[in-house]
Amino acid sequence: MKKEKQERSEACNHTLLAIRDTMELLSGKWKVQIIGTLIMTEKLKFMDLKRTVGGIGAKMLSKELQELEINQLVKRTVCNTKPITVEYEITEYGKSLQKVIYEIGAWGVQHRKHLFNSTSEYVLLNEKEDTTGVFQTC
Amino acid sequence: MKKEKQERSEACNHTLLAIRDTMELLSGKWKVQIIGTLIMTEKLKFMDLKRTVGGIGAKMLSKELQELEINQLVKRTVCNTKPITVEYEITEYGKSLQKVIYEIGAWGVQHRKHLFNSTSEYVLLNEKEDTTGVFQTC
DNA sequence: TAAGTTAGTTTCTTCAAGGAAACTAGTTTC
DNA sequence: GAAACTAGTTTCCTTGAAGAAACTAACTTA
Repeated sequence: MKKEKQERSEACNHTLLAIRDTMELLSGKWKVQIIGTLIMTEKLKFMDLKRTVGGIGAKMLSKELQELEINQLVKRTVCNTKPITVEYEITEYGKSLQKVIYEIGAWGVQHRKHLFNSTSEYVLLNEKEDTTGVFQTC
Repeated sequence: MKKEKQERSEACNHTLLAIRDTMELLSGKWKVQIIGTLIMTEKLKFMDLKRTVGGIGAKMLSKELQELEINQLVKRTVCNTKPITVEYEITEYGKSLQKVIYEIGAWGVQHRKHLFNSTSEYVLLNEKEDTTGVFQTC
């Protein structure tokens, strides 16, 4: 009776590991927002990206972008302009995260609705009202 | 020319906020794994859940479950058994995260393949080999 | 009666995530 | 020539996430 419990499905364990992998990559305050922004916009300069994400500091943004670049999710291009600019864009591989990020955004949108419909008092969301539009191109 | 940049789509900002909300709820080492486990199994006792998730300590599990319960994603039921047991299960609302978690798991599975196909050396995954099965019931 | 089960809580500790502000360095505009 | 833009880096600091181990408390089995 003890053995049975331990053997609970291999596929299950594998899925748990896969979830662990993904969350290791995406966890934290900023990565998903950055990737989401880049998927929505394609090509942003450092400062524009900083402004679009909103609230993130230069150090953080720089650090997160380096990690995303190492993981082949984001491509960095230095432009030969007057004051030097750097463009960031999502890679083809990075686009494979589109569905994940879409679902995350969609759930967030419905979650707001859920909270405002039910007797919500205990949970705080990140300022600003309700929306319907999910994941349109900017 | 400066104004234009600021006005980059309202819908875009809303989506970013929605992403922020969701990630605030799901970020961290354990929550997605816990929810994923409960979606796959329906009803687990505290210790079984601890064993299934694997690696999590009692304190963490207890704390995370409380947060998930407060957010109406998980239901806690105390059973009137000999040594008292407590059952945890996903709520109907919690099931609304199924797609999100599925995509996270699916991406993780393909990400392993991606790394083992490409010249991977720099990234470490959480032990154990590749899989195909994603999100089967246990 | 000692050890093992159940479900946690408590304490103590460490490491990393993240933020603020100052700074580099080159160009451009007022 | 001062101020403001570009893209960062560096330093210094705080807080929180997470883990380890011990503990409660009631019941069970050898």
